[in-house]
Amino acid sequence: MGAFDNGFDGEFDLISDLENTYSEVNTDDGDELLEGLNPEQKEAVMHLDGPLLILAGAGSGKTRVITYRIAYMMKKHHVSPGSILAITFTNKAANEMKERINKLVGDSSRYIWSGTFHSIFARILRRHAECLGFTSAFTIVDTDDQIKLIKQVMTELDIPEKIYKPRNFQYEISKQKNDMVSVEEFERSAGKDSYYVNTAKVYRRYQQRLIENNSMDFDDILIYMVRLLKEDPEILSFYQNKFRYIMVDEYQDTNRAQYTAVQLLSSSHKNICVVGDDDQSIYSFRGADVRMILSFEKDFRGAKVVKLERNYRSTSTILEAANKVIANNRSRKEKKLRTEGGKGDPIIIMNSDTQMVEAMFTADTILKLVKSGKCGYSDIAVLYRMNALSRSIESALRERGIPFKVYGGMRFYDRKEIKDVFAYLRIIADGKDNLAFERIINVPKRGIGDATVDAVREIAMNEGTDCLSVCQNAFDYPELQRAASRLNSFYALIDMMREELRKNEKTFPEYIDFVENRSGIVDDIIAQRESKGELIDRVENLKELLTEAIEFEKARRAVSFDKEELHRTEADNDIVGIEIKNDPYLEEETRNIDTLEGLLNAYLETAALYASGDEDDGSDDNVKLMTIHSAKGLEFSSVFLVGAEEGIFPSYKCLTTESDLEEERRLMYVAITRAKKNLFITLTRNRMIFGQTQCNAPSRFLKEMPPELLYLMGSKREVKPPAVNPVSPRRSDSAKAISSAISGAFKKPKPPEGLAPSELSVGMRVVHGRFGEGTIIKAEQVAGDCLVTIDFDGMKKNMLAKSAGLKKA
DNA sequence: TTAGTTCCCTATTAG
DNA sequence: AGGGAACTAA
Repeated sequence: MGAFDNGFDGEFDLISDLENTYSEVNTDDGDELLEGLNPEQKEAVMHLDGPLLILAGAGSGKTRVITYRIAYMMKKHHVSPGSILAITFTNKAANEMKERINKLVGDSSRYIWSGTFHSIFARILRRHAECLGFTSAFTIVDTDDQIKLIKQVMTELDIPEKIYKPRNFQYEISKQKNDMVSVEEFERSAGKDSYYVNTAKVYRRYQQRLIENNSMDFDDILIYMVRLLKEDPEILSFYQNKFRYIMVDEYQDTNRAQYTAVQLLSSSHKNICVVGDDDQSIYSFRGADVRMILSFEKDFRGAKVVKLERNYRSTSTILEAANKVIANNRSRKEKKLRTEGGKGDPIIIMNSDTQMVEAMFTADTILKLVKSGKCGYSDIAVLYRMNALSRSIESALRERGIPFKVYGGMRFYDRKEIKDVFAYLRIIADGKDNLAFERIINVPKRGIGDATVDAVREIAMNEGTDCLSVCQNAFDYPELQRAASRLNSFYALIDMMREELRKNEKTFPEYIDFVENRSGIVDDIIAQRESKGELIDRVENLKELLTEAIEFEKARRAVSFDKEELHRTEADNDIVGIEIKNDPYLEEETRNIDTLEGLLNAYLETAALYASGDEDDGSDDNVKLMTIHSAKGLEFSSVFLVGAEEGIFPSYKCLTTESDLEEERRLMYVAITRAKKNLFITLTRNRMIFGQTQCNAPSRFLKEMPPELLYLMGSKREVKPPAVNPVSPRRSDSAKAISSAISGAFKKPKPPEGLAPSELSVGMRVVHGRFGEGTIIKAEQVAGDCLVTIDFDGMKKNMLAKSAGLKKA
């Protein structure tokens, strides 16, 4: 208090009081972030430099720790957001994290690099694609494309599909890539075993074909990233300097290649923080290796370890059940989660006769929960082991008018019609994309069959050109004469679409609509539907793609708008003391998105890695349906776990080896610990699956839960798994008859009634089922429907009129 | 050679 | 139940 020692006397109390208040309000140096954290969480948040391992049990406030740690780094230590790399397991998790950080530190959180391994690495690879012999527009092939390529390769190599299954090769190749075994290494280790010899042949040829097509599979993204870092010291040191602080969430699900990349990136500064829980390792099927997290302390000398073992999420009942189940696993680090939460309700087990009853129970109970005011729809999740189980639940929910959203499942981008449109877009963007060519050369049917395609491919290979160019010059090749004019007009079609793209007159969704129509896909689908009476509405999916395109264009434009506003953001940031101006690595994507062409390229680049519907704007009050795998990291007030039967969960595929079974048990652990207050587990004696009714015993995991925590409903029969080996599924004809009779009554998806698309116009007041009343501010007739933008009290939403079921206000 | 039909076979989890 | 291969008709 030396400043006061020059003649003043008196109001010291007042001054020091002011001083305190003032500093609390204005210093804002990050310490306020520590309030409300427990000692271990605090320890983790405050750790800045050097390796850090956070062993975070389920519900222990992991996400909170991660977000607070990042915010603390920025506020307290003035770490530039541009030098933070945060790797999450899903894109959804990345978005959520960003949002939460944004609340803590403001807009500058946008500069944090966050996303999945795949999306972040793909982004980096696009910049340096040339170093690896690719162009920056390389395509990412999905599992479907992989299988197609492998089949082609197999015919080339005369490997009979009767004996070897393409799927097996795909699996094997993926496995090798995850372990970073190159073609050469694999060939050397293959020995004389004909299976491995053939796998090696396929591997080599497959890889070659990918390169020829300027494409990578999902595993390649990781492999090439590692190669890039290893082979180019300049690039390595650039990213080492850029990403001075690295965080990896769900570290227990990391594979060898991912581990190596992280290792390389952090090797110069060792500022690496990983978060995980060995009990929640559920991705070994795609190369995840729990040993990565178990050996972290060895890999990174002097690593600090923080254990978060206090559960803030669940009732003690739920937690106790989870603990008891997981305790049956032999290979794990001994630990136990504690909670101060109350006992809560017992876990309700519902054993029913058919899956219809199971679904009705689920739907009715959801209705009861919501009506009683216990929770809203969005606090409820229905989880299952297999996507196939969602069907019956969906119909029951639909019947009762319960709003819901299905996550994952048949991924949006995996649907045939969507992939077809994408193939058109891909070949428009890049004529060398032979995979896209082969996909749509005869979609819709235009009289070009396998034989012609084979001939075209042959010519293209011999001439060292691409298939589309062969079409352009089809008349030059005598062997193509029969189909020459058809091939040529296909080229003309694509050329016309390119011309339209270059004109740059349409908006992005308009252009997609143009491609959907001109390609003939829309008409083809309508014709098919009329002739075969298809169940799913594929046209609806195509329209959904248009909605996506609107969102995409909007988001992109928003980014470029933000850039103009940058100076203001910087000023804002100075207030909280985050210096971003001087960070040479601070950057945002600078792709040209002012033209239609630029937008298309940007769209194609991101689409493959984003499962549509991944992002959830949170405003929708609906029940969430998803697999247990995709529920990882999420929590819900009430959870319904359906299909708790032997053969389903644990999956029949995982019954043979102990390690597979332990992974299933970890899955069960994850499922249970998603619930905060109420957990319902349902099972049914007769389940119709894969077109057959099977009769399964209750899941063995149920027996591992303490009976006093359970409340059994439905069947009088005890919940008791088989004594020894699981009984193989039996067919039951009477049950089959009954369930199919009921399922007939169940199948009636009712499209919402509402205003016809043509009746809508700008300025009109309409009512939406969930958002209430709003004004149409934009209306665009598209593909027999109307794309409308509606302003609901300031909240703007894009939707398609037909599926939205709008009514006149 | 292509398109339409039938028949057969095979089924997790995901970026 | 659904997709793909094999078969058949044009």
